[in-house]
Amino acid sequence: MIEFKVLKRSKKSAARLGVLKTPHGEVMTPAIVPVATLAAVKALRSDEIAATGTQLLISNTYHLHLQPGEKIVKAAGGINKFMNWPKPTMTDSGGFQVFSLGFGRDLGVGKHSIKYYPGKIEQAIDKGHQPSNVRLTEEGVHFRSPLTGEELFLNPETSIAIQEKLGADIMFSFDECPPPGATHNYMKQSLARTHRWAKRSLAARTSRQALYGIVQGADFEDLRKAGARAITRMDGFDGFGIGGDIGESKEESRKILKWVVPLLDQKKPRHLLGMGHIEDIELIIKGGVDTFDCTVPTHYARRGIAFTSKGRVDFGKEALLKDKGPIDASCECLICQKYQRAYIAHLIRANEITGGALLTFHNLFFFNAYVAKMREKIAKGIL
RNA sequence: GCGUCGGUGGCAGAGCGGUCAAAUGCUCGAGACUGUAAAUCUCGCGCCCUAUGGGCUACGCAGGUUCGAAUCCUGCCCGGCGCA
Repeated sequence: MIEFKVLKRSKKSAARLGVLKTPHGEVMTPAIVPVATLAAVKALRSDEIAATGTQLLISNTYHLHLQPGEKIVKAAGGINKFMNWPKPTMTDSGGFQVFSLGFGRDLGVGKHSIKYYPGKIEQAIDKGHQPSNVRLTEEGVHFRSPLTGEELFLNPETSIAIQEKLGADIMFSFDECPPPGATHNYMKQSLARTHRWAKRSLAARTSRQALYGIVQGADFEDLRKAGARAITRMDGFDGFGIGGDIGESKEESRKILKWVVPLLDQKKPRHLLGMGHIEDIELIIKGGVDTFDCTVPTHYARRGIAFTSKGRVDFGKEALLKDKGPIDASCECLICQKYQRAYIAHLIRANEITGGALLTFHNLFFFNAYVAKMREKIAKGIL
């Protein structure tokens, strides 16, 4: 079980300072949650992850079920022991894969944008089309593994059963993450189903692990509010996930949080699913979010992108080969103390995995430090 | 020296009379990425323009054959291999 304590509420925004107590230790919130999909923050050892200031990780039900299978993880002593990560963990339910392996994959779009295919998703959905590799029914979701073609069925009951075997401190209810651009009509039905699945997720729980219910509703005010009320009313959830399409613009994201956050049980923690670009973090925290996960720092690092106090730096660029300075002069991470940009640029350009590892470390440190500053600001009453 | 095989865009390497500014891979350049199918994907990569079209220069060098040559012929230069 978890325990959440709000230490301070901002008077200037919905931001709050808190402590999330879990069986594996405490998390100072707001906190960023790096993504360890396959029980690994790609390129880093667990002691390195901790050294970046990371307090909490999120792994994935779908991926760990396919590989190596939850039984293996359980036999290894649960996800913490399995990956030698002594700190708190979450597992996502697989609901996101309904989107990412479904419409997302079909149309090549991300959750936040449909700009490349305007209208296509609406049309597909209105015609009742199913994405080509995912079939949704009331009972659950049939997936086809993009790697092996293997079929997989996930529903609230199986997702919770898998998550209980994985043994993270916090689980998420199985939801449908609908595609961006979904029509109101589609969303309304999807939302109702996600709520039925939320109840089934609650009923399926047999462990003492915490379980968060996920609020959907896309960018429709009535649906977001209905979602927030419905999940709050279910009483039994230990916290909330805010998921799905969180708006194409910062302004919309802000609006969505404003609709949802006030309607949630204020004593429980709120987690924003899949959003956390460095420039989003302030609005996320001001919007009242306690924890949020995002693949950006780790994902971009392996693409050669470093986040710095002066913006993004692309280490694939030839010019950096002559730069003897650190990634970020104002960063206190180990990499910035010891390594030249020139070397990291060389590693990235030469496709050496060490380059991705160094940037992953720096990016995570940078994001964590940024969020730590936000906590300070809340404590001082200036955020 | 003789014989033989070969010299193609930044590299490797297809093409072997027209549909070739030249396959493919790599490199290089630009872009994308927010609950990770992701050390990935997309686009560009001779020069110029009044640019979903047109012009120019190109396949070692110089000639030639042909309506037409990266593709055939001759000579030269360069490289690999074999024999002296």
